[in-house]
Amino acid sequence: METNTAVSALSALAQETRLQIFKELVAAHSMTEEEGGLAVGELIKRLDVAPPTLSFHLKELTNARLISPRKKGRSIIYRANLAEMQSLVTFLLQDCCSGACGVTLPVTATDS
Amino acid sequence: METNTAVSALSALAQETRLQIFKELVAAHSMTEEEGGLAVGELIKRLDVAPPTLSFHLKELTNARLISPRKKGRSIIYRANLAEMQSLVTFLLQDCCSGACGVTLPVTATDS
DNA sequence: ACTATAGTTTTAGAAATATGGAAGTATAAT
DNA sequence: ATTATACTTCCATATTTCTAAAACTATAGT
Repeated sequence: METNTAVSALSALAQETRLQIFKELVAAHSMTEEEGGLAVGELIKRLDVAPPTLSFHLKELTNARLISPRKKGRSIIYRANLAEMQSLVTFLLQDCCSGACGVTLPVTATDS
Repeated sequence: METNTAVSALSALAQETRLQIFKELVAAHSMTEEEGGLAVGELIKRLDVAPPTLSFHLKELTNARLISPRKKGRSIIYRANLAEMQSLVTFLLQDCCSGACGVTLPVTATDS
């Protein structure tokens, strides 16, 4: 992962509401592409933010490739992109820990 | 690590110059407390930023506990706090990866 | 004591982010 | 066709973050 990509991912996660969104989506994650994730309406209920605000944050996370949307009826279901998170963690371990963080490096990503 | 602490750490790293600073400090790291790290002047040379700007970013990283200063003559030497980085990575793996990122969890930190 | 060096703090302006009302788009239900 | 639902985009405002010149502090050298 390039430094610029890392900065984008870190920026996306460096905000209370967005980190909460991401955590919710990770909790609701399914390895199967077509399952799991949460609709915007469900996130609004859980996080207590105005629709335009949530929409703004969802866009930020989407731009950072940390989540992705899929349409289902008139809902839009967002799903966590764990592969991107894994890339970020790998970057942090390789570039920002110099092997001194006592963590075993990840295997190659298999899930999008 | 609490969510708020994670947001602080992520915010500190979510900026080009600060991420560079941190990377330099990690590269110059020594496990021995009194060794390693870089003086502000050295960072200025490497990163090409105005002194007040660098000072500002160093303060941000310090507030997030990701680095810490020690005085040496009239220089101030900053050192990476790898334990905090490890905590952040652990948080990301536990709370934001739901065990699906194929990474072995870290052992307990030993270095400050 | 004076001067230079190394860095910080203050301060002010510029730029980027965050928030939410109002209006718009698309699908579903009647 | 009309209405309701689910969400987004547009817009204006508020807040936060970034940058660097100017002024300050502390240590070192002469």
